Amino acid sequence: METTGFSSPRPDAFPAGLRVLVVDDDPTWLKILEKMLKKCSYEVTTCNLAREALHLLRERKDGFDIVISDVNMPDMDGFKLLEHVGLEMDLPVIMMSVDGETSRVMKGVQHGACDYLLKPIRMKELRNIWQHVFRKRIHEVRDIESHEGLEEIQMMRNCMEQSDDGYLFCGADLITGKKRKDVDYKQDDRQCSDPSSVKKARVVWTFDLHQKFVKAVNQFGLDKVGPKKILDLMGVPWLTRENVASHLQKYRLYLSRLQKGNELKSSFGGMKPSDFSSKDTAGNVCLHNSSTAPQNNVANGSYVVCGNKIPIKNVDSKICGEDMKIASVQMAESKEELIGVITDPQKSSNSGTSLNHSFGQIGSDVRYEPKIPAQFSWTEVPPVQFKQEPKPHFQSQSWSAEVRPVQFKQELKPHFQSENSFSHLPLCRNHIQVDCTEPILSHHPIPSTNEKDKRADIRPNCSKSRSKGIGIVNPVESKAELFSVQSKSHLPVCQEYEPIPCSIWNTKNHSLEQILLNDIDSSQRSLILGTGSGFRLWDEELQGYSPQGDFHPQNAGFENIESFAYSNQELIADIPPLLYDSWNFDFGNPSEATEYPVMDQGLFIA
DNA sequence: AAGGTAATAT
DNA sequence: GATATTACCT
Repeated sequence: METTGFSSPRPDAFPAGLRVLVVDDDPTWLKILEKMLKKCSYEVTTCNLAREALHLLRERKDGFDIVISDVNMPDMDGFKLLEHVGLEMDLPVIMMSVDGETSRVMKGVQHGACDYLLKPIRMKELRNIWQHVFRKRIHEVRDIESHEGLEEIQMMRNCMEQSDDGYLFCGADLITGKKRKDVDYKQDDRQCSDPSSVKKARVVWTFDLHQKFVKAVNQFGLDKVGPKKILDLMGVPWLTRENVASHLQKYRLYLSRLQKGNELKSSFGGMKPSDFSSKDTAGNVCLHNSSTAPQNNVANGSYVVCGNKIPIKNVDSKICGEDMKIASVQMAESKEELIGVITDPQKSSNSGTSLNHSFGQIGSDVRYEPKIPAQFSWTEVPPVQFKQEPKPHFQSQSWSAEVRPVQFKQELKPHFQSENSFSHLPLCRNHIQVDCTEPILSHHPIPSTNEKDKRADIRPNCSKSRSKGIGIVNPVESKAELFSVQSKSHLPVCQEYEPIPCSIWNTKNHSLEQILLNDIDSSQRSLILGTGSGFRLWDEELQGYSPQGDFHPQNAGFENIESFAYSNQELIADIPPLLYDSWNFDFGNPSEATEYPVMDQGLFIA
């Protein structure tokens, strides 16, 4: 669908590259706006005179997508400019001024302003200005495909709003709507003919969203909390109480199952702590390996959506959905198995207990507490999120969740679709970091010698090459740097910020549950393998791509993470001290498997 | 109106 | 078969 494409130089990067003309007589504001807009990865042209702006606009017809103009300008009234632009170029114009006097705003709107912003203007407002461009395009083709455009804009808005960074990384499919037509053709036929019958958006509970949810729940306590409270606390505007209620229901159900599972296990004799523990160098019994395991599974698996069997080209949303479910289900099961192991209910019911403790704490005292404390808090922040956190943390600003109108099921899915068995993170750059760090974190502690052979058998599907650019991540300057740090040094081929694939567990063949129940040793091996497998891919690829050919996988995690961390102060600043400490701590113990808290991945889809 | 639960849809 | 949505009851 051509409807959305403004003439961005990079149509795949919508709305990056939106060409904005800013008109303001105040150079300071001009500068500020320019900076902000550029941060949105828009292409900015500034102009301090209205006449000059008009001149520019006339000169470069079709050279801009949108105009932002101050109202008060000495040489020409902003409204006048607005009029001219509206008449001559038919570009969306956003007016702005310091005062928000209703009459002025009204005047602006009456003159055809598509928006009226009050100074100081916030990033949030600027991020979304693309919508005006988009809307205009939609109106242009409305006669033909009205509803589609509206839905898409809604979708895009959702996408946008959920990204605090404000970049849209939905990939070309979203813009073109191509996939959607292909895949949801039937539904279109059935329902889309009547725009009013647009089905309610379906919330996909992503990690971030779930994270928010859990935080909210924990503030009240599981038993006292209600959907409304959670909703309010979460502060996700588009989320409805029903959504939350539904999720809460699922969450509670999950916890009760968890409880049951633990009961069952304890009555069966369960798994002894020693089954899971391994000794670290100091001779302390540690959870490390065992806890690493689920995490890896979890971490990697959480991003697994489509199985390996679905070529991306003709992904079937249904199948994909199923696979996603399977994946998350199995992960949930795995977690069930493991939660009892690494969670110390006593502790976790007190906030602030880190799961990153050695087994010494739990040790032989580990109780497979059949009762899960009301405030059962495997996701308790921040300590418990410790290893979990790097993922959401770096992405927390990006995609919290998606709302996808049913008809669009497919388009948004591409985020989660992979044509091979690798997890393919949503195509936003933030995830890249996640994706890269995750396997690395878990990997680095493990000696590489035995790994290769071990890895080989656990990774049945990982030898395939990554899927190529289902949607290309916007290489948005600032934060993309995070990734480019490593991509430059190790992944010249991955310029497009393609997510490094985490290999995943083939959840079907290697259900953690099975592994853990049947053969703990092999589970540990598998875990390691699981971790390593993700890595192996790296390894393979990196070695393949590395011009120097001297890439050392076992160091990569470190290097990358370090460079990643240190190369971005902003990001570091974002990390709660506690977390960051833990993080560092981890680095300080390269020989130990990183410990991850178990977290339910079945409750969110990533 | 809001929460909980269960049926239904996906 | 699991989960999201919806309907319905409290």
